[in-house]
Amino acid sequence: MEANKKRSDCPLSCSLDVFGDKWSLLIIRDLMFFQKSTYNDFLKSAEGIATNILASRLKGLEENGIIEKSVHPDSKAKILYRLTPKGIDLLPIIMEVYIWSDKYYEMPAELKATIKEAKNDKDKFVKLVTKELKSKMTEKKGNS
Amino acid sequence: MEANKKRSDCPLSCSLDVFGDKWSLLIIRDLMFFQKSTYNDFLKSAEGIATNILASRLKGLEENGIIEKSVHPDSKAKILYRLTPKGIDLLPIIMEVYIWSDKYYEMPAELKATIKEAKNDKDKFVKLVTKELKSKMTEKKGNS
DNA sequence: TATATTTGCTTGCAAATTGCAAGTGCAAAT
DNA sequence: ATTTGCACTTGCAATTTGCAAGCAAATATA
Repeated sequence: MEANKKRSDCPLSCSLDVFGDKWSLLIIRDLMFFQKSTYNDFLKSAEGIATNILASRLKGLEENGIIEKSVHPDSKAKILYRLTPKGIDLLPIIMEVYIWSDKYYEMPAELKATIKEAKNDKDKFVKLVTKELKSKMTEKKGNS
Repeated sequence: MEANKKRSDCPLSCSLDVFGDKWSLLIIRDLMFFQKSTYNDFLKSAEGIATNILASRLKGLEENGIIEKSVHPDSKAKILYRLTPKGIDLLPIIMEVYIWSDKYYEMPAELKATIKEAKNDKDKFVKLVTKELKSKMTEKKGNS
């Protein structure tokens, strides 16, 4: 749980030091596509992340500027996690993973239309979703 | 070291079960961009992968159809690893990681031109590199 | 032809990380 | 006043990682 000494100067290697594990991108996925934004939201995801691992990943993602905490509009007991611009910019990567996956594995029915849309015009899809995410970002401000 | 039970039906989660770790994509990077193709080539990479981890990752990538072994033209003692079409199709993902990285971190000078080329016309870049990789694929055939 | 070296691993073991269950402290609802 | 919800932390066992050494087959060298 300390500062990350990077393994090499390779940008890919450095990026994997940030999100190269089995859980980080799933948290980001939940923030991007499934309107999840609290600790318990992430805990409830289908993959079943352990609570200590979730805490450690959230900490890492925050330290790396991918997500940030803010006060929840509903209650002081809740913490609202959200993507930073740097986190939102991971969208093209995640989109390409979905597209790759669509080519080689089976796709849940509910996702087919979205993937098709993304494949059809990647740039358009990225711009649209980015815009939505950025607008959500500025809805309410407040750092914890 | 057994069959992978997937954590959920999510394509992203399934993809991370295949290459969601700190090492797999680095091996793929070496195959894609740095003309590395043998066990010792991968061992020598800057990040310093441990030999047992390398063996385990190569096995996993092969089981998942990302890479395949073939006989090395130079010697029977050598094994030539190479990307399958499924592995080559990971290029857009890796490219987007590089592009993201370029935006938020520092880029080694030798990579700047390539990234610029990729950013300038992603489709063109993917098609060009894919073509190169596929042509290299069919140079010599031979399963081990 | 005998010996040394290269190549692609495997094995053993300590250290780190993960996963599971239970607990804690504060806020809010009853 | 008490219970419930939320965001974690803690303890511990199981798994994975990292390091060093070893090993068999193929090749290079003397």
